[in-house]
Amino acid sequence: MENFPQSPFIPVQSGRASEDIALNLEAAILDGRLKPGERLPSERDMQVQFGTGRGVVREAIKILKQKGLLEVRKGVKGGAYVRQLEMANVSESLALFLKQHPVEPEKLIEFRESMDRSITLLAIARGSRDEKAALLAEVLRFEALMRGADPDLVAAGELDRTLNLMLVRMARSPLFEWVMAALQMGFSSHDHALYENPAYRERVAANWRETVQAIVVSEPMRALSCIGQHYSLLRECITQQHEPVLQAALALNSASGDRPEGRSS
Amino acid sequence: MENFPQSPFIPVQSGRASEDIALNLEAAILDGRLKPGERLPSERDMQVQFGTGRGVVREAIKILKQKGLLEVRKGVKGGAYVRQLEMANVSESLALFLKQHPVEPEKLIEFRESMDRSITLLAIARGSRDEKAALLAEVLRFEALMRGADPDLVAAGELDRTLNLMLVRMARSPLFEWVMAALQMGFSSHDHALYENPAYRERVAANWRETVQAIVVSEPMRALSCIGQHYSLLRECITQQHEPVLQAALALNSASGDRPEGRSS
DNA sequence: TGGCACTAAAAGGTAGTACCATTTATGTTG
DNA sequence: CAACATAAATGGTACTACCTTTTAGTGCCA
Repeated sequence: MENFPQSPFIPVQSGRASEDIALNLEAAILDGRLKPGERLPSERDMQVQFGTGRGVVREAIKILKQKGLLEVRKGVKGGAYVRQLEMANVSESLALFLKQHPVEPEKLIEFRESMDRSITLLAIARGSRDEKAALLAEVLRFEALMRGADPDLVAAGELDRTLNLMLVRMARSPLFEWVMAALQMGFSSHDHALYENPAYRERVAANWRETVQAIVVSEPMRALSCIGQHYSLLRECITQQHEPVLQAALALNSASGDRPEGRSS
Repeated sequence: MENFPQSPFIPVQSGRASEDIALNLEAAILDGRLKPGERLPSERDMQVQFGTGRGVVREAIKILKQKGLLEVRKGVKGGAYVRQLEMANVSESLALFLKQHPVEPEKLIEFRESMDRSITLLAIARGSRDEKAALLAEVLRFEALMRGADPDLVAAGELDRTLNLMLVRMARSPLFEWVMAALQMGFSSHDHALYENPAYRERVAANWRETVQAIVVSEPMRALSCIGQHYSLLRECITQQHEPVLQAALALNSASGDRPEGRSS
């Protein structure tokens, strides 16, 4: 755990005027002195307000723009506008991290399965009747699509994501929603594999339908069972893809032990 | 869901030389053409290599520095060095987001409880005997500390985080580890409340010990039961803190319905 | 009067230069 | 040999000039 130092000392000195200004503005935004939609002074104005060169101001703005806190427009009426942060900013950050720290598919799957179970239970308990009906309608469309001879895989992926989204929305938990959104890219590659393979397509679609049906009639145990099946299929498909080497690994998977694993950081 | 556009079109034109260069360098880093620890050319060199002004190069570097991909040092042998991304970067990004999008304590608790259950099951299955012994030793220290008349709350928080860290490490799942780390700051405030209140201190410590004991002897059901107790205590403590208003809200909590909730976006 | 074209002004974007500050290596001197 | 001084590389800052984009006028012409 990176042990956030809470910044007891401000890093002081060094070259940082731009970071300083950035933090300054960031603070102003976070405690509401600058509200979303508001416009900051022009670079040339800030340049004099901060008593500094324009380049420094520009760098500060670039930093906050990168963080997703500012949006910059050119022309008259242009300038830096305060923005609401979007989950996409966090997702992007995480995606970058995951590119440098690849995760074994099995780890991804087991994490997602855990999330999925909780989400499903919440969705059953909290989803409205309308939402459940809509979910069912969507999954039927999905199944129909997958039954076709040569299904549109792009549309399939789209629909699959929509289904997941509807489900997580029904759970009424922004945290689950955000975490799922943030990890989406990590998932999609595997899911794609699942739909590319004709041997799995229909089974997965049917499984989705069964899951949703269980949700609609509020049978949590049956829903969980379906989810187990889903991830069982996914594991099977993934390991088939990745040559026998990984299959052996999977077989050994239950024989746990003291394996110390590579740590991050 | 922000529906990551996969950037099918590069945003083309507009003012972007710096973003361009930044993306350029980022790509080079991500596909390994630039490895962590390596040094980029000096700003003045890149200025000519990219056929642009130095300010643009500096802005690009600032962007990547903000992303956590670069580290910049001054002086001879200074320059921009490629860095391994750390989870702290993602956590920071998420923390920022959470400041703009506060989450109800109950949502945080229910998410954490879900994670905790999975982590515990994994830890029981995968933790080594040594790890379990170490965990037990630590939790005994913790309980001893909490039994004291005037326990050091800072140390307590520290120990609590250590325990959680040890537990999640035993789960052998970087994803769980990262998500817990990323949400740590969100947790800590509530946990602190739990330890500040003398009425809960000892009970929570005892509950921690029971949980660990269940883990050590590999009794998952008992461990889960303990976890339920833990979060039950936490909920009780939080709602007591937040005046009767929230208590009423909690009481209503099980009566679900069609409440459409504020979306993020 | 309505619409279209041109212009002006306000912003951000880029280029370039000069100089400051920091860090490291190297050389010089007691 | 060690302490100190100096030089060189490199990021940090300031300033200035000019380009490009965007918006708002402004005025001409049909």
